[in-house]
Amino acid sequence: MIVEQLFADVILPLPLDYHFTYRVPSAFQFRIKIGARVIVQFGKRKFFSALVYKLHQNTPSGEFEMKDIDAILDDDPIIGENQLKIWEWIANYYCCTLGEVYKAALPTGLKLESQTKISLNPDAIITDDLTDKETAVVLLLESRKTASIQDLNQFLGQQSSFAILKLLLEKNAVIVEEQMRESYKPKLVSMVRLNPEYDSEEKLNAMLDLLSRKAKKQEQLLKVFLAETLFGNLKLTEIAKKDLLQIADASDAALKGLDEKQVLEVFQKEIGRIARTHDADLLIKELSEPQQIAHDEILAQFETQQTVLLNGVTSSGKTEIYIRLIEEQLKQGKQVLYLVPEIGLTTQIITRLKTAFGDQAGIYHSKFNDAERVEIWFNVLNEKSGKTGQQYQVILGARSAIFLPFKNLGLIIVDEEHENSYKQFDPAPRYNARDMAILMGNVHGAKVLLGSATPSYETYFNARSNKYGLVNLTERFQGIEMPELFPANTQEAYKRKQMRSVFTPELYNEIASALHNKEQVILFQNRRGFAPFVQCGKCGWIPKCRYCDVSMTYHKNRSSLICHYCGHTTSLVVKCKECGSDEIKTRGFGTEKIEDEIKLLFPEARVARMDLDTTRAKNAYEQLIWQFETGKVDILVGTQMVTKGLDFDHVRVVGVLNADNLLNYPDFRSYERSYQLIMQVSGRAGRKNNRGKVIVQTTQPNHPVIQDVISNDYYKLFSRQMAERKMFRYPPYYRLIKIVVKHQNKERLDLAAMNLATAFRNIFNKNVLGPEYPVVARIQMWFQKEILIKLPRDGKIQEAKTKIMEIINRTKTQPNNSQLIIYADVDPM
DNA sequence: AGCACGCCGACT
DNA sequence: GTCGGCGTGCTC
Repeated sequence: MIVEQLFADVILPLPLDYHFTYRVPSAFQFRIKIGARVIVQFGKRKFFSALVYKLHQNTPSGEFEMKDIDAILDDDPIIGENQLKIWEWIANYYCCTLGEVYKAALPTGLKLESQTKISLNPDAIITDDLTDKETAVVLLLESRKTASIQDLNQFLGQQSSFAILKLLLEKNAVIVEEQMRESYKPKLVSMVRLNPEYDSEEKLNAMLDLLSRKAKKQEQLLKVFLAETLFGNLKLTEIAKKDLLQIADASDAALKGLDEKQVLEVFQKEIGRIARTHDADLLIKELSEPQQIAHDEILAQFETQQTVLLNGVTSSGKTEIYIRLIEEQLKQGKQVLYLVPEIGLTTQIITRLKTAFGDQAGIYHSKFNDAERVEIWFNVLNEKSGKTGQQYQVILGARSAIFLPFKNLGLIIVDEEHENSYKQFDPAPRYNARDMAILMGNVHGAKVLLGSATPSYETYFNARSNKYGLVNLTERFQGIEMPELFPANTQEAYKRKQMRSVFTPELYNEIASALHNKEQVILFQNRRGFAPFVQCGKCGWIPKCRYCDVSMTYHKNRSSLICHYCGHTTSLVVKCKECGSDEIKTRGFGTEKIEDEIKLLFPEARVARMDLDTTRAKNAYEQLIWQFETGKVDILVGTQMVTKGLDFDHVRVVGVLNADNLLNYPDFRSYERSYQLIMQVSGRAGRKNNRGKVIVQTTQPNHPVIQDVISNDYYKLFSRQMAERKMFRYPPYYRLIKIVVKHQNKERLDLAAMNLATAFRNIFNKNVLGPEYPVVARIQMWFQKEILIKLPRDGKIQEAKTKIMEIINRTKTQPNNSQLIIYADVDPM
């Protein structure tokens, strides 16, 4: 059959705004598919794995020499139509290119690039059916271990070696770095099950009887096996060999004996990489009455609303409701996406989900290694033909999980929807996964459930104006009371000289009494390190970072000054660089100092600190939580981390060391955030039959936010803030677009930012703020300015964005601006 | 984003 | 005489 020349428009993993058209060689005409990856040459020497975006027969206009598609990587699309639609939407809405979305969406294992390292497959059985060229490549690799595609081109003296590479890959002779990740090895585990012959108790008893005379060890092992499986609580049919031998304290030989007698069978089973606990749908708990009511209400609202907000106080057991809803979706054969903030992806929730749904639940997280992420990608993609046979119907993931190639999504849960880690700051696409979840709901026809104890004002506004449904859950689980909150006036205490280091008498006494009663304490301070800065007591000089416009934070355990923006470290200054005085004093305090002071004031208490510095190591975070949970630690000092979704049973006192830090942050959302943060740490306090106490230290105990926190009046603060936001044209009444401009040269930055702002003002007049320096004006030698544009919600947003991007692109191409970085952050947080 | 090409200053 | 700095333009 003669077919006209076919062209493919592809998406390249680059921040380029245009698409590029390649010729489809006739051999590929029937194999190429939209949504599949192909290898293309781009420029003189670069190769990329691009994504087929469009197939057509229109010869592109313009003077350029078209190139051919080099190879097809996927015979079936790796993303579907729905995904492509979402990608387009994201690129449009967040003012970035499809290439940038492509880059963010795929796990790295699926982004083969020309830098790819090729090496010999160590397990290869090199057959002699290799061509001369192929043999040459094998010999080359034998001599130098790895080579790049360019190396192969050079070595073979040809333009592109993809054809050869592909053949060698098919013959399993070589491996490619990414390829290695792509073709993950399924994980196998030895399992033990009973030979079906022994299907009755009589036969089993006869065998046990026989063994008791001839092989005591084997008898013992078989008994343990039966107790752990068929006769156990969970009525399992099989058990991991490792577990069985450990529980029975038996040897491999005993098992081998039973295997040979054909009583037990040892077999290999493929399992997912994420360990599961038990096989038991039974572990889905009964809902309490308030939970059941909320659950039913959610379902009722889903009848008319696509999105519903579940506003449930901390410890009200929102997770139980989610699990019930997931279960119902699975019964209908639908997929569920369960989004949690970056930091909320703890063992607690993973275990919970694995227990309830076993192999049907998969975890997708940017910290997971690539094999796992690629595995999950294909698992979700090939709903019916999964290699392992087990299907992830529920995906628990952080924000990047929205890019998974779902086909049959029934429900998306966004837990802690107010969390700002749903928003990606850098690089583009600067998307908000919560908002994308709602978009996905539209595209897939799925329901979206947003959950929070302190909803973001945007969401709450939408719920109150009936754009979303709203379900309230005001009772804490098991009747635990909400904690009592008290402000403690630090200024007063200072005046009266009652402060004990950083503690007001109120907080000090509560800590002492909690320790006395063997109860736990959480102390929250939003600053890591020992002191946010040090200062000369004589002349007031403060050491600053060489590369950023911030003071250096003093870290006592490392006896150094560290910049929290670029990591630049210097040793602690002992002499003032201005006046030579040695009166260097620490100012303010961070988590490290609190930890120190606790050790001094309560030497008998066991303290642990949880912040970025103590949780960097793998599993350190989990370790700390575990230690606190199991009572090995009395006082936990930490930053934001201690406020997030952890449920501890024995915390009676929570101290917020300095609420002023939060309240005085220069941002229109600072009150909203302060309320959320304080409420969230507070939620950690309280246990059965013992009401928790929260002490909030502040210089402004009468501050309206503090008062609202104390009276637990979310709505009061919300409505006051709404009035302000309306008046000053902030979200949710207006949309924000933040234009960030960076340059290493201050003068050039000032000039460019000024010109940009003028151009914006010509269009948007008074709705343009800035340019202004952000809190930190220079980071890693790059000076920064920001321009804020407020856009009315009048449906002309797309138009406005187009104009904004035009101005940005024009500015970028102006002379002397090549070193200028400009980007738009839509809906900044 | 990279990378090649091109145009002006201090060097073997 | 050239090496290399950045500033500019291009990639199907």
